[in-house]
Amino acid sequence: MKRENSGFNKDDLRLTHQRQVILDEFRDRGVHLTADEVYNRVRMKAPKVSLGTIYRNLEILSDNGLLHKTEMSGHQMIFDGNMEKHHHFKCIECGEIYDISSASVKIEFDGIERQNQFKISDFSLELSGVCASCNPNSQDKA
Amino acid sequence: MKRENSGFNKDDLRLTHQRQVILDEFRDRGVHLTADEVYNRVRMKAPKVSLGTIYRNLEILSDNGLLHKTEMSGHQMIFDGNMEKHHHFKCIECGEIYDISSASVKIEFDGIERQNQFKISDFSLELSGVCASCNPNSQDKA
DNA sequence: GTGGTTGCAAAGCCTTTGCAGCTCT
DNA sequence: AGAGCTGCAAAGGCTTTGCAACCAC
Repeated sequence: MKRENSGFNKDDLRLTHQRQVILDEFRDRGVHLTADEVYNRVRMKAPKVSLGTIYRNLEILSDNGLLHKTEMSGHQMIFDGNMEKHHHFKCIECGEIYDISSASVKIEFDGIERQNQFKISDFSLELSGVCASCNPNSQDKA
Repeated sequence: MKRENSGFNKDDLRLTHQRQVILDEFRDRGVHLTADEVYNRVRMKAPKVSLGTIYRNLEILSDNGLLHKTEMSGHQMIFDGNMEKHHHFKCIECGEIYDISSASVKIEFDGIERQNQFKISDFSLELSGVCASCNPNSQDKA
């Protein structure tokens, strides 16, 4: 007897009002939020929510595959609702974070495994530069 | 009138005893240390040093190109003395951090720039897996 | 009913900072 | 001499946690 809505189907994981509101904020997959940003947004719909609850839930929800948690250098932890493997690009002008699908990055490190006898099982990539909106040479996107 | 030793040649940057001791800890380029690890090591040679001084100097020394500062996910800041562009590999078994020269990684993201009209100016890569010492299938390195 | 969850507040961890005295040049 | 640096201690930013009341199932 499991629930269907929003992928909430873990045993012993309750769909509380606070969690529903939190998940709602990540419905748009392009959104990247810090814990305190989530807190401020959730407070509009659930004024009595506490920061502790936000932190606990962001943790629990990412542990259960409903949110994605990342550390970006020089930042607080950020969360997003894009559950596909992806990387992040951060615009050094506006600070906006964009998702980069894993598929669009070609990376080779066979040499490293052979040379060092490492067994590489994962990697994370953080890109930075100027986004289209901030790039004066860009034709579109005001 | 500039000094030659250890690359200490910035104007208005003094080679204090504390800084010498700190830099000594990074003479071995393979070493990666957190601020408190540096603190504990430096205290052996300069018992009265304070953590604040360690933090201040690690910051100053990396600003001046004498040390390299990196953030690794799930970690405190780490520092190393390898000033060539490099990435890090972290062993998920023993926690050891290894340098990966930038040259040994082939990465392509032209597609990303074209598709999104991003101008990528930098990137950092963090690898993880099992190192030779922890890999039972590895022939050498006990 | 009851075990997971919440709000509150305190604590924790890492890092930064203000300040008066000290030191390198 | 004087700008830069140090030790000390306090504070700051982000995150975690203990606890009693509460709520979803």
